[in-house]
Amino acid sequence: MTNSASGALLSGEGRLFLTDEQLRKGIEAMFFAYRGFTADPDRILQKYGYGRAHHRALHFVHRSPGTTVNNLLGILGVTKQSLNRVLRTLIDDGLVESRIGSRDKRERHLYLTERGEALERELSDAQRVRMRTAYRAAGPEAVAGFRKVLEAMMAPELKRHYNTLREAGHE
Amino acid sequence: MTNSASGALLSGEGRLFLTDEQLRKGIEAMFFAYRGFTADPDRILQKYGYGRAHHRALHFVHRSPGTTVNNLLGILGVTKQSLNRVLRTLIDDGLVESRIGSRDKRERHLYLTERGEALERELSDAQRVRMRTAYRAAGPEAVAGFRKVLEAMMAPELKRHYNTLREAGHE
DNA sequence: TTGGAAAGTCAACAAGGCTGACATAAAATC
DNA sequence: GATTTTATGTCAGCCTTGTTGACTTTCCAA
Repeated sequence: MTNSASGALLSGEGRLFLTDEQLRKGIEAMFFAYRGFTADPDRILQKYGYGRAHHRALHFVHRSPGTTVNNLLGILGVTKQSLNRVLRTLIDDGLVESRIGSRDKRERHLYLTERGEALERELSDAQRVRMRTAYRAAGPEAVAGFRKVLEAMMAPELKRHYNTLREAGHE
Repeated sequence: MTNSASGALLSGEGRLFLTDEQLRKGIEAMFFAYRGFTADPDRILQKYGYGRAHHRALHFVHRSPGTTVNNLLGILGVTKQSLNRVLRTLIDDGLVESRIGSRDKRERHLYLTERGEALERELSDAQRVRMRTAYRAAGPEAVAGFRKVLEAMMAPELKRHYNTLREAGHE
């Protein structure tokens, strides 16, 4: 049997033997890492009186400029009432612009204004610094594994959204 | 340069070149994976009228039986008032037992009752199934990398708590 | 012995989820 | 052309889970 760094064992048939303890440790790693993952943006958001929900909206509008409200609902997995509240404050504050669709006038297409882009950049800069530091500390093979496990952990419905977003390396 | 599965490049000096797009993809992977990670427990909790906060309390009391409220506060990173509310319902519902400390009577030592253990098991079983499936799909090297990146992403304060919990493979 | 620190509780508030009901406009269908 | 469906927005009200502030009890140390 092969012994990997995580304590997992690989049998002759290539099947992983995972004890409950190893899995619990992974669960706890997700919990604590997610806290680190959101800590920096949370601090910045507080300065402006926004919350995590505003960050998510800014992130995905930046990522898919011109996206519709309905598409955003699918990505974020919240109700339209919940999203609307967040979007309303961002629009009223001049961070997001909502344009009526030209083809289908029922739709609203969402864009970040210059100020919206600025805040998004401030937030994602902080988050990328943390991510880059972690990636460098862990090394390239670890990064590939990290992504692989996370992708396997996604619900198929959500994975579709994840894959649809612009691929790494295009920008 | 070496090209890894995540698109990251390794220079001659062993330093990672990471584009903003690669980092963004990692950020989004964390977001979508965390949703999958919490989906199953959330569904179960709803049956019993509990929320994610109850799950976290159950998890860490199970993990460290006899822990004090203060220790739990440090792990969970919430205010004592917030934790108290959750703990109160769990105690009133007979899932958690709170014993006054014998040495220091201000302290409360927390234990799961039989019913508490049962719910904790139901929740963690579901979460471990998801985790095990993801691990098996990704393979052992990926699992090691996953853990490595997550650990590098934790805030040092939290990492201390993470490391203090019983190590993998002891049980 | 007294003052401060620590643990826990109560009250009140805010963010951000949720459901349900309803309005409007546009598109699609019959 | 009339009807139905779709996309969006809004109002009202609820729940969970965070927050701060004020207070009690207990312990410990100066």
